[in-house]
Amino acid sequence: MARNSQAPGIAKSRIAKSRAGIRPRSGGRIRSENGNTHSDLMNGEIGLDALAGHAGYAVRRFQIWIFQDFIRTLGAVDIRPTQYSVMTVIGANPGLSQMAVAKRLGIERARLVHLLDSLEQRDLVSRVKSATDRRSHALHLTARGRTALAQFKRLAAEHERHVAEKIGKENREKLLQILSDFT
Amino acid sequence: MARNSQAPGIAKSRIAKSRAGIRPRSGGRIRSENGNTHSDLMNGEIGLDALAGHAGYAVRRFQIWIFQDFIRTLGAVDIRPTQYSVMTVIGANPGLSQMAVAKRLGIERARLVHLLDSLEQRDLVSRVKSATDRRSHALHLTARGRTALAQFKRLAAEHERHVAEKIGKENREKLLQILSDFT
DNA sequence: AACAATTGTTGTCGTCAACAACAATCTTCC
DNA sequence: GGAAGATTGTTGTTGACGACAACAATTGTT
Repeated sequence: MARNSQAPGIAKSRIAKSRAGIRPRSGGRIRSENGNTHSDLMNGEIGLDALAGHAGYAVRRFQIWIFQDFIRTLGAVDIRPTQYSVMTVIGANPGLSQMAVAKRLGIERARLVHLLDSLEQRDLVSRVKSATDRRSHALHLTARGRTALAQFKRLAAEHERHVAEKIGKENREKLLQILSDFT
Repeated sequence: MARNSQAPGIAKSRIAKSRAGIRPRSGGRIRSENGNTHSDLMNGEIGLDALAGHAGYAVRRFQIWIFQDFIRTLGAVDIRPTQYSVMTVIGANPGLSQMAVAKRLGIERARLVHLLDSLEQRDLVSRVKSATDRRSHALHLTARGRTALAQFKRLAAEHERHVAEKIGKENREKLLQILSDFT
């Protein structure tokens, strides 16, 4: 997890929106041949320009932060977000096939193979050959997996509190509401 | 390498497990310690349980969707989100060093090397040796890069409209506001 | 019974974050 | 002035992850 310094504490501060992409190459006050410019660098403000208005950029940065916090918070039990999501869905819906889990979580079924290999080696999940369809496996949590998942959920709830602290309680709920279609 | 047919022994040896208490997934009711009942499975509904309340999961799914739309919308010009962010920042702040760009965008400076190699090969960005600090490079858009970026921005704006259509205009703005600290 | 579709699996490819190590080059401090 | 330390760009490695392609075993469809 690395002593990774928190997200760049940069934060707020308005971005100096400099002329969007329209910059007359000869009209510039942007003397920056080499070395540093005076307008943007000296004061440490680096404008994002159009990037500031793009949801994808903000979401990407947020996702990196949130995953790092999740991984750090669940670091003691060595569980990553995807592993947690797989165990949670299996725990809530015992007997699902790999295909069903993959489809529900938007994971490639090929990728789920490795995820389950890992979880099965740790005796958290078990693949049971289905009697009705011998191609598929019915997925279940082991006894160990069930008690482990309970702990994972407590840690995940702690992580979720970190999120609330970071963006605000109401904002977090608003976010969940806005993105509810994607879950 | 791999766990060929039997390297780890797990993938295949699970067959030997006893199947005492196992039931087909379409069979009877299922444990309901989490409030889920058999009806969840019968009607095809797969519950997410705690996952539904986790911001990270929703954000991950949304980010996948939004990046796919971005890549598709800017597919004709072959520009990916990260490349777009790099060009935008350089365009708005000519003369920045690689370190400065990497720090501003939260990209590893090692990764930025390859990104710039690619953009430089396409004659969109140029590395200019800095006279004041011979270790660093001053980054600039080429003339071609400037006109190209203008087009990229138009396409990115179109992508942004897709986002607004998907989650709603107000929701998109609310989202940008909530996550403004991460940009 | 022949043919198409599904399921799990293996493998490959490309993106991406996180690290480590290195040479060249500042910067600091004695 | 010069040694020690820090910074910048670079190369390389690792591992998680998404997207595909191909395959054997099995099911379903006609």
